[in-house]
Amino acid sequence: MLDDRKLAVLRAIVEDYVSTNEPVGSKALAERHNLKVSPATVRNDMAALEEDGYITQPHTSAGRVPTDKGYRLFVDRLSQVKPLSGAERRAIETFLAGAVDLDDVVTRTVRLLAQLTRQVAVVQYPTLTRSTVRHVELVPLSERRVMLVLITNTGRVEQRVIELPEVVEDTRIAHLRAVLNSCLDGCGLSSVPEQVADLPERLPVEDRPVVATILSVLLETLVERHDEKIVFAGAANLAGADFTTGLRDVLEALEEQVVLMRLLGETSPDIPSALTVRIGSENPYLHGTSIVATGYGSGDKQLARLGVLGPTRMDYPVTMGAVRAVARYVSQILAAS
Amino acid sequence: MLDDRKLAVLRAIVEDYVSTNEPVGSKALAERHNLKVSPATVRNDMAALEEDGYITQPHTSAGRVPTDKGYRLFVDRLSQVKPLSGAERRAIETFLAGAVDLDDVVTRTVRLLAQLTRQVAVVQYPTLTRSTVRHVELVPLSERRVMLVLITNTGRVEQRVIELPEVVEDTRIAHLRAVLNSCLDGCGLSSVPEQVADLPERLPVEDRPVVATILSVLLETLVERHDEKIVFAGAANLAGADFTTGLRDVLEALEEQVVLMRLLGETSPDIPSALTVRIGSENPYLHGTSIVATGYGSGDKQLARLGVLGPTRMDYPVTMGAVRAVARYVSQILAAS
DNA sequence: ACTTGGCACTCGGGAACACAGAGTGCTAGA
DNA sequence: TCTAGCACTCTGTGTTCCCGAGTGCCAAGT
Repeated sequence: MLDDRKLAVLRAIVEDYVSTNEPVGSKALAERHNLKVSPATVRNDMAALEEDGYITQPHTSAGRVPTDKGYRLFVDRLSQVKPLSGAERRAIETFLAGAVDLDDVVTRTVRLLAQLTRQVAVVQYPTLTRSTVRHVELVPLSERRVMLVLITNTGRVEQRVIELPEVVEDTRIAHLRAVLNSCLDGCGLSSVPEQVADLPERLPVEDRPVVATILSVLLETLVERHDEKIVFAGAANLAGADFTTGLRDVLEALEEQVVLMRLLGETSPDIPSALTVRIGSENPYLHGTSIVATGYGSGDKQLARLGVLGPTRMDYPVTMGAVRAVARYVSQILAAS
Repeated sequence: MLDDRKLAVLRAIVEDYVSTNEPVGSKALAERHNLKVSPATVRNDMAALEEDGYITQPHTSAGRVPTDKGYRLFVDRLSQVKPLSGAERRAIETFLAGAVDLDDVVTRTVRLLAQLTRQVAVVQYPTLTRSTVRHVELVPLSERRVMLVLITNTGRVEQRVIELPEVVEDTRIAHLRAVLNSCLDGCGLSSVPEQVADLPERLPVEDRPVVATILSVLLETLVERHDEKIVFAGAANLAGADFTTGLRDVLEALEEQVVLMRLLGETSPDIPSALTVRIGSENPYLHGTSIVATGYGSGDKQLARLGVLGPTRMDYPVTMGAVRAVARYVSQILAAS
């Protein structure tokens, strides 16, 4: 059904269409890629490919354009991820190495990825739930207010101001801090609730209201940040491209954390570092766009996801190469810090 | 030269053009606004206004369109800021009141402003330099690493990981923390450098290298964040509007912190809470767009700026009302926390 | 059984053209 | 000083026409 030459034709169509953004005809195809066959033969193959739904023509007597199914086949079987050039790799490395804190790492990563791919880059902040507590700090602000600061092993810092139910002097605060730390230090964020469950009972009665207040804020912080923060960059790259779905819709999706989250998708449980590619209508939330994403994180734990979003007509090999490389480098950086 | 009726005509032209986005002709003008005069008279006035450069026609025999100069006159003399409706005020208040920390305040503010004005909203994070130190925290991470956390009275938290030149046990860290706090608590960020200048000399010799390292990071943090973080929202609102300068340029400017900073401009020293309006070419960095901005901050201190960016053809009274109102509310919130 | 050249057909998009309508400037009169 | 009328000038739209790229199919060639 699909012999080698038909696949070669499909590959050529995808490559040409991606680079020219114009429907590609049989003649130009036979010329540019030296297929050693005549345009007529190519036409026959094209008819077969169209029959099978891999390509389509915008209107009668125009060239062919890949369908989503065609891109899918191209990505799965006809292309291989294109590695970055040495210069690019070095640029990534030095650029990311300059980051001073987690915020900075994420910001730099997203910009880098946008610039590298000339698409919209999307990066999810490392999930709290998979990281562990490195330190809990209680800072007295006034008689009845303290600030809770939670520091994780990924360098993330969360803070909340807490109104206490009663006046608490600093020494008691210091004591509570010590208790909290001995209880939570190094424990995974997801196990924090069980760790602190019986904490009030182990403390003197008079401390319990205060502890209860603090704990409720602490737990709230964990839950709240469970659905994670996501940032994007490179929206300017949308200006040139034309989407089947309106530009407005894309921009709106980018500003909706929830939608973005869905777009990035779940890490595949078996191979978390695998590249996920969603093409056009495969993507349920934003038609006419494609997404290349992957998980990243320090060591073997995948902490979050990053990727790029662009028109269906994108250079998949290059984009996939860039996403994979950036994910690796940022994982390194996170592991080191 | 410019009698009352001519001004009324200009006002009518601006209002009509803003609402219809089409060049406005003499006939429609005389009808819609009851000017009590005939179209012919209006035409004479229009000729005069065009002579003076307040309006222009895209081509012969089309209606008139306000020039930047025309908008300027309109904003300065022909319009008054339109206050928000009661429902809108309440919505703002409840929406902002739900914020849990500074990040959240800023995020909510920028979204709110974007939604309210249907333009791109821009909010600068409150400046560190004008705020004061509320607490300095040193958190031991490992033998030779500590995390420096700086908490300001605006609720902002800055953190940095510090590599120490030698192994330092926790009690020494605790002591240093106490020293730093007694030295810096409540002092303005801009006066931190002088406050800590003689600190090493006042400490035992063996502590000096460690202190020097910590202080250098601390000072670096202050300088680095001096040029402030800026966020925006509502880019989707650009999709409809058409700019004389390309959409791409606008999006690029939005992602460039530095440009954005310049766009928001400086707070006028005398009346920091005054609204700044830059119209079209008055804006040196991004032609064809207008900016309505103002300072905000707790109490009488202006901490930062916020505003919106939109096409020159925008509804200035409404936009100005929204910007002013949001600035007031967010100032209140900051003062309270 | 494929491949190739030839040929008629289709359809999109650009150029040429006409035309209606909105808007103007000007002049003469109230 | 305002108004009414009138001739003029454009843009935008709809129509028509034609070119050319590209196709599908058929018959001949290997």
